[in-house]
Amino acid sequence: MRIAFLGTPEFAVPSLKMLIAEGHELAVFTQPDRPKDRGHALAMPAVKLTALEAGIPVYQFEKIRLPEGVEALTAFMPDLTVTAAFGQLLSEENLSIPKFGTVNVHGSLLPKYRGASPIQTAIIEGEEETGVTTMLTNIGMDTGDILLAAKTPIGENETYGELYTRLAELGAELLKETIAKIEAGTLEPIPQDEALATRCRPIKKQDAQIDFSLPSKRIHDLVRGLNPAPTAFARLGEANIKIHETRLVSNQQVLFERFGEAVLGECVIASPKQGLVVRTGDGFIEITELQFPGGKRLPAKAAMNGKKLAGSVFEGL
RNA sequence: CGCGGGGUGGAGCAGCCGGUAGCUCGUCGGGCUCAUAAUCCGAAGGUUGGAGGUUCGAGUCCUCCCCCCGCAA
Repeated sequence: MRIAFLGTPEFAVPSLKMLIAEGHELAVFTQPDRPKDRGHALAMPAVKLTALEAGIPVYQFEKIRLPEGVEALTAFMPDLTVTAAFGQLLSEENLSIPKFGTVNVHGSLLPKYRGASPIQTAIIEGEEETGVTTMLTNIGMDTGDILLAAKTPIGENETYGELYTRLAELGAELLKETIAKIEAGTLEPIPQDEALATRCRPIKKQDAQIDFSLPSKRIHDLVRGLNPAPTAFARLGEANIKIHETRLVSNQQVLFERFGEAVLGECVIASPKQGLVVRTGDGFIEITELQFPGGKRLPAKAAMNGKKLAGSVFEGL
């Protein structure tokens, strides 16, 4: 069928590729190219690159709900609109165009984690399970009726980046199934239970700073939930030190005997051989990969060769 | 031509106002040990990112280039 695909980053790519492989007639709408990183180069969204490779027409509007966008979408005359991490709000007008409606692929088990950062937030909140949901888009923020959902466990050391990739793939499969059922007319949309709904907000820089007075598990969840970006960090004097990876330690007992008196945030062990261990609110945590200003990310044991952190204390918030 | 930090033996770093390079780890050899991630002794390994310039002499100053990183977006 004719499908308008609205999506932007990597998360949407597997879904788009699936639609291409299924032979649908496609038009892609994505965010405008943006200046990226240092220098001034404009970068194309991942979805645009994929579309161009496949020879699919690409439209880029600052806001698709403005007349220009509505016009272009209308002109394509889609049977269905699919959105996946598009990054723009749709208008009532946009939604009224396709006869089968608008289906969104969302990276959480709705009604939990509606909003902008469902994958990161699920990890940061210490969830052991998450998934993807397809839903009928309405005007609210991920509030439409649920079509299908697929669950998946979150590994104890799984990072945002890893889960992101898995959910993107899982989302593509679920979208395929969803479209098949739409075509067959066998879907029964289920309204979301508002009582169970939670909302996640975009990650702000402040959210990425580690508070070592928290329990080790909370810190670990924050670090992996922000890996590879935007990356958790800790303040040490004037420097912001990025913390890329941590591990929960099992020998808490021994550490307490040796370093029970340590201040929260103190580096109790910091050596090339034993790595970096920091005192937390309820015990200790091992930092296994970090990054100093101006440097690249390093395994902690390598970083300890040149930096003497033993006894240093990461500042509180 | 958005702002800023950095490129020094395999890795991470030091080297203040210029005088032929040092530390930690690793590597190799050996000792100790039942053994070892532990520890001791010794050794190898660098044209200091590249090209010019200033100087009696540059890792250290100036110019240009390449690469890496952070912020901002």
